[in-house]
Amino acid sequence: MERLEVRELVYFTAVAEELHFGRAAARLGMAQPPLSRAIRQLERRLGVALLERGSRRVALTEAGAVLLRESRTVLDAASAAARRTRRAGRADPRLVLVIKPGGDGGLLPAILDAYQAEPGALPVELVCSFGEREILLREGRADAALLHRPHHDLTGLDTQDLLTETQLLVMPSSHRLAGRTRVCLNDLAEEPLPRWPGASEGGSPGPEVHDLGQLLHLIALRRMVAVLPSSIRGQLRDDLVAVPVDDAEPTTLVLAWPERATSPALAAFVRAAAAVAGKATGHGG
Amino acid sequence: MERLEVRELVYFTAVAEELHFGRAAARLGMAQPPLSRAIRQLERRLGVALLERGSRRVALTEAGAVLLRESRTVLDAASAAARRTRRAGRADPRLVLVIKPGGDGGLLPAILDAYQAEPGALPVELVCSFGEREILLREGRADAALLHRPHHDLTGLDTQDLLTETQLLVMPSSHRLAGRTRVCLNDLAEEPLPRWPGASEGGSPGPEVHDLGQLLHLIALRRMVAVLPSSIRGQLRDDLVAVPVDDAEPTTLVLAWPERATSPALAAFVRAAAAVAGKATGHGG
DNA sequence: TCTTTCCATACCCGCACGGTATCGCTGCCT
DNA sequence: AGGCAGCGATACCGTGCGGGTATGGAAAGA
Repeated sequence: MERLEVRELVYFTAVAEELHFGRAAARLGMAQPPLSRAIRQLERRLGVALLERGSRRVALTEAGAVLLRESRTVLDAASAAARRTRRAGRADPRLVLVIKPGGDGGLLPAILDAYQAEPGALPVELVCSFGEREILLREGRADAALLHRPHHDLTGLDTQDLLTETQLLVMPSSHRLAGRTRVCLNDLAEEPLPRWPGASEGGSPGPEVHDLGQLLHLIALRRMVAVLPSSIRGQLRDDLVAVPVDDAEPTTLVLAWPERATSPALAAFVRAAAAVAGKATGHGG
Repeated sequence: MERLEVRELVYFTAVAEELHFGRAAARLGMAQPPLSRAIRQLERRLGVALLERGSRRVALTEAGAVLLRESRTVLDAASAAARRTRRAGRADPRLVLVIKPGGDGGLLPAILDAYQAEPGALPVELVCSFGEREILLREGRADAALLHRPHHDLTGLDTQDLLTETQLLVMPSSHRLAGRTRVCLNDLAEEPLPRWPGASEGGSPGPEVHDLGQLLHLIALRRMVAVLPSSIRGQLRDDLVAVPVDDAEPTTLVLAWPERATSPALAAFVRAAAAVAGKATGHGG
């Protein structure tokens, strides 16, 4: 069985993305001929044509498209492997948890307390990040993350549900909907909604938002409104009001971590979080 | 950013599994010194100790254990990439579906018919296999599989639920429990259950079973009994009887495929299967 | 202390990867 | 139509690195 090398996949990915050997070679910091040769060699070893070379343009074959996608997962896995190994080897072991400030549903202090009570608990390093938090997990930069379903893509991650919440429309008290006791999504058709960093373009207009304070400030300034989990209630400024959105899908706060993770520290953390969440819902929250 | 090479991961995996440089080198078909050097080099580039070398034994460090696990996922991804690319490049495009004979809940013919009615449907190649069917998906040998939850490990796979069934105890008509109208798991404590190929050792005694006919034959011979989904009813020999197991968890037949698969042919197949399953449950099955 | 075991070091060699120069094809412009 | 420009393929060359052999050195057992 011929073995695929990482170097070849990097080369192929560059060519497949640029669809141009010259530019790809430049991007890789090498000359064009060895790149051409490497790709040809890869095709020979796989016994499959990956690129259609017209004299003026290069196109992916069906197999090439498959390999491009597969290559990305292999390369992602490889760099995640390096990062996770390096982190595991650090002298100061710690658990890196990535959160969105204000996005913890109020459970985080209790979870941290419960975790510290576990035997062999490590110090927890909190990383605050907006958009694309799940990518930090996939890249091996973090051990676990607090995410929201269905908002985030959870494929490739294991999860533990923590808290399911209805959603509220948050707006300035002077807003046309502020008097309502409930709204539905149709009422928001024309409203400017926040654009989270990394979200797909064009979906929602309005300025890009990077943290919760900024978001609430912009809402108070009547630049936008937002639909947020109901645990946001405790953090609202008094010039804002929130009313339930009847037909907005409930959002679930989940603790997520990379599949097949085995660290006992992470397992203990998941246990602690599950216990806290179970207690919270058990009490009727 | 230093890049991890597949060759290095293969080497490291061998050493980490053997915990012995000489044996690992033999397994790799190379001499020991270059292997030692490669591992040292890997450690230098990662800046992390992976192995503790006692003069008489080699042990994994914490970071080494992490890298061993990560390496396996990278190497699996790499060989799956090669296989999927090769399959995508074949001149005769087809969809490879892996099933367990008798394990399709009777839905398969309807699904295949519905799929062939889709535009651009490919020929479907059926592969029959017992134990570890999901591994064929992860290895890139198949496009989709019919699996049972919670029996199979579905991490890393996307799924579509098809059919949820209660489970039956299947036994010879002369069995001591054959007169019962229902049983529970406690009744089976001493019974020999089949050992599926690849299943963990020691859990269930009894001979290893490779296909459904063999299994039913062994049951008729009083060598064992088995707990199977209720759709097995239609395929029982008349010297066997089946009664419901009250406290056996219901089993769900799912269609599974590799995460992030993009083939339109696969998408059409999933659509067809979902439609058939919806119709079946809609009719009250 | 002598032996055995096993990883590390020293040294050498061949090849495969990368660079430079050039060819050849093809579409485009005049 | 002919010349040109863009771009990938081919030819050829040098060198760095991966792999082999021989040997060292530390530790455990007899």
